[in-house]
Amino acid sequence: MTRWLDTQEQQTWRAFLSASKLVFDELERDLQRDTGMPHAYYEILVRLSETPERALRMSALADRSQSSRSRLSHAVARLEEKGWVRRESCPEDKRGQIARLTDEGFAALAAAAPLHVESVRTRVFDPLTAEQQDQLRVLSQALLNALPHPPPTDDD
Amino acid sequence: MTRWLDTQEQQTWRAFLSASKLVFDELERDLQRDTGMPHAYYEILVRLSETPERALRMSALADRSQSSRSRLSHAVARLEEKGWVRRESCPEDKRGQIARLTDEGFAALAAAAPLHVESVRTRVFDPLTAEQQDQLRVLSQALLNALPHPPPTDDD
DNA sequence: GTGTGGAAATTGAGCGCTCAACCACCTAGG
DNA sequence: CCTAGGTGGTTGAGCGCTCAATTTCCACAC
Repeated sequence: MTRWLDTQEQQTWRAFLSASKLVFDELERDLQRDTGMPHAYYEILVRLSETPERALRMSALADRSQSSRSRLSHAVARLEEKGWVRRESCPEDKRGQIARLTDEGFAALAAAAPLHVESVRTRVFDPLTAEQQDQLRVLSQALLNALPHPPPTDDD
Repeated sequence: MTRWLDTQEQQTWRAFLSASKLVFDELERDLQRDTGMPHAYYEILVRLSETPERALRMSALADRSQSSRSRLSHAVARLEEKGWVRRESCPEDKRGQIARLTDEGFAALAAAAPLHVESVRTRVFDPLTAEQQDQLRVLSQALLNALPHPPPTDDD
């Protein structure tokens, strides 16, 4: 009863799997080399920097950075050691914690961003035609919508 | 001088990033739940099963499963503990090691495959039109060809 | 032979992630 | 009140991966 993949589908799946894996590996390596920061941490700094106060409740930050709460806790602990994020207790909910981007954190992000964007351009956009870029966007959104809990779409 | 992403490009990049990450996370979770095996291990078993002798030199296996040698060493060590793979010394090169899929390993793979394929279908193919599937294949191959060392394309 | 440079594979430390357990606190029902 | 269940967040163990050695062996030069 298994709906096996035919030859064409196998090629599609394999190509997608390899391309994604290798592209993200490259980006991760670039970022690690240039900034000593894994992409997940970069993501966190980006999310914080996008808010007016450069601060977010842990749970909100977890949602926006597509991270589990556990992962975020560990990550923010590391980022705090580096001095890039500070934890503050939340006034209206004593269980809550607020993660705030420090000036050093913002500076680290500002230094990392151009290098990372250049990587993304080289690995993802330059190899694709304008039409393929459109296709990639539409198709990715279709994949997102099919997930159990389709997340809201936004930007980097 | 940074070639920043415009709004459209940011949406594309974000969608691709999220979709890939979330889809692969789902697949990983499905596989882990159904078989107790991470996808990287599944990949190794698949590669071995595809050869006539169900055996490969470590380096060849590393190439085909897009793994570093170090990662493969660790992984095969684990798979050997599970009794799914056996290491043999290589007759014509005393440095070499041959990884051979055991009958238990083949059985584990045979049990895992239908579940995994169903996951892939649900998460990747079902949400896409036939046209989008074609686009995904072509576009993924374009990304692969743009990588430093474009790997040969094949199937799952 | 005897080195010498490189390839095959392994190892161990360090790190990030997952999963399950846990603590602190909020909130609704009685 | 107060207590039962749920939410916010953290913690620790276990695991897989990376990176930089390290070891063993091949292959080629002299």
